[in-house]
Amino acid sequence: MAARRARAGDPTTRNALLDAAQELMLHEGYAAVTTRRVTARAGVNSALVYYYFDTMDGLFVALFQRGAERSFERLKEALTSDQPLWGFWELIHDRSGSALTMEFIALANHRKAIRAEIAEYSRKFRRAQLEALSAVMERYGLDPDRWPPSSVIVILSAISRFLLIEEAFDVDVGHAETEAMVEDFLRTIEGERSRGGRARVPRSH
Amino acid sequence: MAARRARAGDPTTRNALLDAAQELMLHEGYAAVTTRRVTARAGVNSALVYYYFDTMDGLFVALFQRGAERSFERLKEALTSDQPLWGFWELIHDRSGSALTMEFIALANHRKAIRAEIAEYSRKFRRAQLEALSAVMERYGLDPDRWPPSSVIVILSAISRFLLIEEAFDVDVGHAETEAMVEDFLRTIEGERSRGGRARVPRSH
DNA sequence: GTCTATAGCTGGATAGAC
DNA sequence: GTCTATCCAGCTATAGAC
Repeated sequence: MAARRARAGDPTTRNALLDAAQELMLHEGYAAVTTRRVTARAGVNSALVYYYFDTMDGLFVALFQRGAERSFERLKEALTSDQPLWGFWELIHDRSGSALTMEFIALANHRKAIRAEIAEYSRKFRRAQLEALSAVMERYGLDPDRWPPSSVIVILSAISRFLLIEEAFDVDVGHAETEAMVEDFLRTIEGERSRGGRARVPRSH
Repeated sequence: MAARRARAGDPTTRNALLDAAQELMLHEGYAAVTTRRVTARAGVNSALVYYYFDTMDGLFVALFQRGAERSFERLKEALTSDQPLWGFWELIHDRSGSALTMEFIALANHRKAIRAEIAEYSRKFRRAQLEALSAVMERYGLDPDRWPPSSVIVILSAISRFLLIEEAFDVDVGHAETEAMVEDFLRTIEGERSRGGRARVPRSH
């Protein structure tokens, strides 16, 4: 990892740049995140990106890290709630949170710095998930030979992400049935979802 | 859909351009697929991209369609083989085939023409899968309330793609257990995989 | 910290000769 | 069909004034 300036600078401007980059990435894709467009949206001079982040890569990495830290907090909350499995499922199946993630995955295809960052955080997340949910599933008396916790985590994550990706293409054959299967599974081992679970945001068409 | 020239031209040159674009996309990501680099690799003049495909979008769409048609042939083969479920799983879990697909999905984030093309083909594929595998599962006596064919298809597809994406980031926690679960499932309803199934290409590290 | 100005590059696309 | 030559836009990044 090369030395990075990590300039303190004015946190207001720095955050404005990150916010602008995030909005652009979310609504127009990472390709829209250019020096000029980010700074225009943030209302500051275009040279400031390089003052705060050294390079565009630096901006992307900082943005990813900021999001990852926030997500990690939410993960810990979900995993220590009354219904950790339901909490986990709702967290990963949240549209607004995963759209950015998917954009970063696409970006990682041709940005090595991003790739390394995502890999590192993915392992950290998976470790936390595995640790917490293994204990939970043991407590529920789930047979670990039939349902290895790591597989449960992988399969839930896989289903969630796949459905969200397909939705983005307006493909939804089999989605309702699959979500129903997942929810049946969760109900069977963790009971009915109690109130207080975050409501899913309905899809706008 | 705007009128496209769809020029006949010299199929040799046309194919050389598509081959060059595919190689670049696979090995360096779609961002490497530029007029100049494609034509340099194909060994032809840079203006020829526009003669054959009108725009870069046209080149991408043509490349996607060529691949989709080939994939569709392989899908039909798999679905009409002795072990359609095993065939289906091995087809979607094939590394070489899915790498390009994932690159196209990333590309679709900011190329509308590609997005439309992928959506159309996805539905066509899903329809064919659903039709063939519904019949197969009914023949196997699988309870459609417990295992809706559309869900089985979605879940297998989801797992496959998720594992391949994570592998690209060198994350593989829980992968072996999950693949084992899938294969157990396939064995239970379709029996041991018979010889003649295409061998998985081992991963190079 | 924030600005102006600009260097240096790479890309998509076209006109027109052969 | 294939080429040369070229236009123009947009990008990253830097130097240096304020």
